[in-house]
Amino acid sequence: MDMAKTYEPKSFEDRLYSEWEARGYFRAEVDTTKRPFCVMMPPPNITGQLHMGHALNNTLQDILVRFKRMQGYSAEWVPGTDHASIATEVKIVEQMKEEGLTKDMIGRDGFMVRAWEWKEKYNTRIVNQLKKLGSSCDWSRLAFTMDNHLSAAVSKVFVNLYNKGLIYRGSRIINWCPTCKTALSDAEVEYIEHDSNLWHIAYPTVDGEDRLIVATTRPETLFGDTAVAVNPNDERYSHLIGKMLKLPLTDREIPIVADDYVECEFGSGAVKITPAHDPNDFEVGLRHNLPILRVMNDDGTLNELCGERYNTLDRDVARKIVVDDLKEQGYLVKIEPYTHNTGCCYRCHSIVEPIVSKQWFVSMKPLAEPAIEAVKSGEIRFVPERFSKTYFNWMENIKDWCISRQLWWGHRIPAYYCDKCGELVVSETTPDICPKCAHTTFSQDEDVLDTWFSSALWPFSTLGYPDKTAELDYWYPTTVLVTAYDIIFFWVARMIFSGIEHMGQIPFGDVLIHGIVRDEQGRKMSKSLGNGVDPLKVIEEYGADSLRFSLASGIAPGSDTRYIESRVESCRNFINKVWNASRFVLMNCEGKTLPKVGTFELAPEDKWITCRLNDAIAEITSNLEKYEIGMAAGRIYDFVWTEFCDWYIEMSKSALYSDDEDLKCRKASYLEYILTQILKLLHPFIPFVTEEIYLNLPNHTDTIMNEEWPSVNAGEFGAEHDRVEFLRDVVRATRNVRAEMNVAPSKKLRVYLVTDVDISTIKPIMLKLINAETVEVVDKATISDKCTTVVILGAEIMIPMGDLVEFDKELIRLEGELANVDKEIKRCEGMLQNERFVSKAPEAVVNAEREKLAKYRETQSVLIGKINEIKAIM
RNA sequence: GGAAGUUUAGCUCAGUUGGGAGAGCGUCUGCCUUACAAGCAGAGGGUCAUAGGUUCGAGUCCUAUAACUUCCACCA
Repeated sequence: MDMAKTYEPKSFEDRLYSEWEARGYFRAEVDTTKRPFCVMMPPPNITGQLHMGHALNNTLQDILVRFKRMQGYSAEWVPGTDHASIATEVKIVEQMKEEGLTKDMIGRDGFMVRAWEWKEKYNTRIVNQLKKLGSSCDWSRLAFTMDNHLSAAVSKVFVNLYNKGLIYRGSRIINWCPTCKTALSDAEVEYIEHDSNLWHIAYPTVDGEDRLIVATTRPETLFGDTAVAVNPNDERYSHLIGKMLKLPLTDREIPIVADDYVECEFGSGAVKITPAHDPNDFEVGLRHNLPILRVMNDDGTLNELCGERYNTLDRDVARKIVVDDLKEQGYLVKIEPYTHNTGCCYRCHSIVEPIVSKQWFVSMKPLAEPAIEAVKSGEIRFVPERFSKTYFNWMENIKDWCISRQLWWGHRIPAYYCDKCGELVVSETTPDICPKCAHTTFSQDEDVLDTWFSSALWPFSTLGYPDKTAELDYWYPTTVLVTAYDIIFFWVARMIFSGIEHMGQIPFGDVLIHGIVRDEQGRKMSKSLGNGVDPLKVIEEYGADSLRFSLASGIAPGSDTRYIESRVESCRNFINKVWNASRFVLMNCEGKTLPKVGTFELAPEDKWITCRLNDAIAEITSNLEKYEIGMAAGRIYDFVWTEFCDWYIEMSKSALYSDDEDLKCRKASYLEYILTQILKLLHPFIPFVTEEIYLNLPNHTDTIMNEEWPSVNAGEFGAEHDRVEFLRDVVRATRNVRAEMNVAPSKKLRVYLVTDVDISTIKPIMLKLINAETVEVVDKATISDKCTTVVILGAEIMIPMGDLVEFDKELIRLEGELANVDKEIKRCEGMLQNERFVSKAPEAVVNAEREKLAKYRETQSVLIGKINEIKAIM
């Protein structure tokens, strides 16, 4: 045996992973003799490195995959990474900035070269991090959203949708990020509260006789105003409807229109209408046929329509100057402090500008309907269920999806414009000839697609779509998707409608939603707070298994968890416990010829641990099936530490340290058997250490990864089980006396038992566990020693006090016990005297209470007798 | 404005169909007992947010309230 005295993960984790990988253990095959199980890894962005959220996500997936693999499924876990169009481009641009470069300076081709270099670097890094974690994914199918065949899937899908009329190009109000200089989808905008003002500005009527005061948060967009709207029922302004106003700071005239959209109570009750720069105003503009004046450039500066004084000013600067000018010219009536939400870019956090722009859109309504139905019908199941509400809420109110991005890194839109007549042709490849003018050269659309357009296809593009592959046939729909709740809209929802639309089938049956990993104080981990914890550093210090176990335990589906270092440490301690228990077992197997389990009679404690093991297997298995991973982890932890280490190993020592060689061999063999089962149960959670130990066990030369998951072997061990439970009660009670009476563990006891239980088979163990000189079953009347007494279910334990204990202390102890018993008796009596409890509660529950009461009364009388006895002596 | 979640030991959290409140960490006591001091044996600590209700019985189910968190919407 060559196991170190303490668990040292660094000495084997990397080595084992390389071996697993080299031997192809992670590779799953299309195998119709096995049941398929398939998980698609949510592809990490190639923007940087993995964080705790990834560690959690991948740990959970790996647990499920390893569990299913051991259950005999052909378990395929497809890994991959996401090109993360905008996020990556932002990073690359930042990096270029440090070198004094801009996108324009190096051009599209030059930029793409850089971007692919970036991809190579970070992709490799991420893959290595996943390996460090122990992820057993099938690297032979590693995918990247911009791989050739995944890109082919994107083009195919785009063309299909276009031909069905579900993709269109048009001028709409979209969210524009002036920093990233691209359009964003609604989902990519986050609303953040900002302190601002409501500026009240007077717009005079053309005749100069009246004025209308408007309230706005965006004075600088005044140049794009094409009307002022009031509520048709607002009597204050009804005489003005239809009149013309002079737009301050300009020489333009704009009409006053009436529209229900305006709320009389808010602000002044009059709204300036800027159709090109506000989604609501855009709608009002359509209703009233107003011109759309775009007064802002793509970089957030005002354009020439604003006049020489304001042209090229940044929107923030322009706001100040406009306000100053309005004030100076007497138009500014009031400044009212006002807090409101402003949309910000989810990548660079600059304020998003609603702008009218020509973009590509996906028509969502027809796609959403079947996607809603799939969840309503239960075909797709969210775990926990409540997230389906989140899903419905979004899907049922969905708007068309803006999918074009003015970026370079991504899938270029497969749309071509005839160089001669400008005719649009949507096609997977460059068209040969213009259908309109027969010209033969085309220019491809400059834009790329929203990054989520390609990840929406992930469950089938990674399995070979658009080709009809055996993999798709076998593994699609996939079994379960494991992801955090923050990308339900971005990703989960879009995979669902994409799968249904393009494959004709849902992409996965179950969606396991987990929370996000927060810091010790419950804050979100973020760059700006600098509170992120690097999983690799944790692995370096505690080992991957410790990190995995700490992430997997104490969690409930859908709820957030905190990363707490002391928790990792306690998991490391647990693994060390497993390590040392294994060392103990191995030590005792050494040099012995172990008889095969099944060929010898089991001792009472063997039968007992077998019962406990069976319970544990049943619970762990069913919890894993239900995705209750935290509960499964807690159960195995408890079984290993409490039942196996604290009790079974301790009980086994009397046999192991006896002189009976056969007995010793049998015990070693059974210990080894139980340990093996334990290692299998632990393996999905802590794969490295279980493998390392497993390979050290006698007769195990092959990986534990592909061993069969333990199953429940029902045994009829009732009587032996009870006997061991009795033993435990005696031991506990005796230890209690020692602790309370301050009797050193090294001091041997003599113990008398008054009981009907046959203790012959458990007596040697009992002696060992309570460190007793003798344990005798006696007739109470024959004892002449002055004893301290403990009453447990089924026995009185009497320990001669001699000079071990002091009488006054013993009296206090006994009185304390009596008080407890009295309390219990009261509780029982209360219940049993309640006639409705007796008549309505299940019989078993009532009987149990009756039995307890009888025992407590017995205990009570023993204690009273004892107390009197001691009082008499004192 | 709409929705969801949380509220259990000093801290972080479990508690799956309603039947005597749990774990880890921390605290206190005693132990280097030949697998493990990353350990062993114990102890202490909770009107399960509040108020009602259903029930023989509620941390668990229902209603209301409060505090906190998150998501969605975005009235300028």
